[in-house]
Amino acid sequence: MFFLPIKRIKQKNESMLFMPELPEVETVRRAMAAHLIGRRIIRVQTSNKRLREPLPKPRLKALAGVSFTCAERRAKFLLLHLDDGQTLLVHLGMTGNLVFRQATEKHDHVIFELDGGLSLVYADPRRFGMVLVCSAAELAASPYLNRLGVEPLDDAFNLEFLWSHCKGRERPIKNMIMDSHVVVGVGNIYASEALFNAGIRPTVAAKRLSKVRLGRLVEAIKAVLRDAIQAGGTTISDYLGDGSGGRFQQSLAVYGRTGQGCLVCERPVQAMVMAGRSTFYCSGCQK
DNA sequence: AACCGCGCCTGTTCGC
DNA sequence: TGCGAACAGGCGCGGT
Repeated sequence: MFFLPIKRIKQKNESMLFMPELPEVETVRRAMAAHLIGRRIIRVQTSNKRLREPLPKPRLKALAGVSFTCAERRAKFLLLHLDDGQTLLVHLGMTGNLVFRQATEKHDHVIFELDGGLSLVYADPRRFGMVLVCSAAELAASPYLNRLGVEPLDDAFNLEFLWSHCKGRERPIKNMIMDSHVVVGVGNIYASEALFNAGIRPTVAAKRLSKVRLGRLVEAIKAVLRDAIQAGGTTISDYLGDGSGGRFQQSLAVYGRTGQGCLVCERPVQAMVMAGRSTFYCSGCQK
C-alpha cells in the first residue's frame, strides 16, 4: 500500500490544499504504469454521488475480469487502457486522487478491487473530476480530448507556435497560456510561476510580447513543469520504500505569497484577479 | 471571432 | 461562539 504524492499548497493559514496539475497527473500516470498494469479487476464498487459527469455504474461494474494494459496521459486526463479494448478516462479535477489502499474513506467514489488483494480507489471530495468508461470509438470521438491544444513538453509547443497564437491577440498572456485549446496542462499555479520566471507581467496583452520574451516564456513553462515532474518522480520511489507517504512540495516563488517579499528583489508580491482566478506577480521583476 | 464570466462542488477560514 | 460568506480551481458552456 502506498500514497500518491499530490502537491500540497500552503495557504496563508498554513493549511494545505490538494491541487493536481499536469506534473501531479503525470506522477500518478507513472505510478499506475508501475503498479496497475497487468492487474485484473475482481470487482468494482461505486458511490451514488455525481462527479463532473455521472459515474457509468453498470459499465464500471461490468469491468470485473478485465485487466489494465497501459497507462497514458493526455493533458490532465489519464487514459487507463483495458484488455477488453475499453479505456478508463479519468480526470482528477481539483481534489481527485487515484490511490492504492484498503480502508474506505468518506469521499471514495470508485473502488477497483484487484487481484492480489490490492484496491485502487478514486477519491474526490469536491467532485470536479470524472471517471468514464470509453470504447475505442468513444475515446476517439471524445469531446474532452478532441479540442485540446498541444502538450507543453512536446516539441510542438515552441516559440513559433506560441507566437502564432499571440499575434494580434489582445487577451492577457496569462489567459492565453491557461487556455487549454492552445496549450494544455498550465493551471493557475504554474501560470503565475512560469510568468514570474520569464519576467513577464500576467496582464500584458499577448500581442505586445516580443519573440525574445515569448521564447523565455516557453522555456519557463517547460522548466517549471519538468522540475515538478522530476520532484514527483523522486517521491514515488521514496514512499514505495518506507510507506511513509512522502509528499511532493513545490517551492513557489509568487503563488499564494501575497505581501511577502519577492525571492529576487524583496518587493512585496502583488495579488489580483484575472479571468476569475487569483493571480500573483512581482511588480519589480515582471514587466 | 475572440474571449470573458459563470457554475459546478466541499472543506477551510474569515468576518461580523 | 456560531453562522454565513468567501475562497480555492479545471473546464465546458453561454453570453457579449
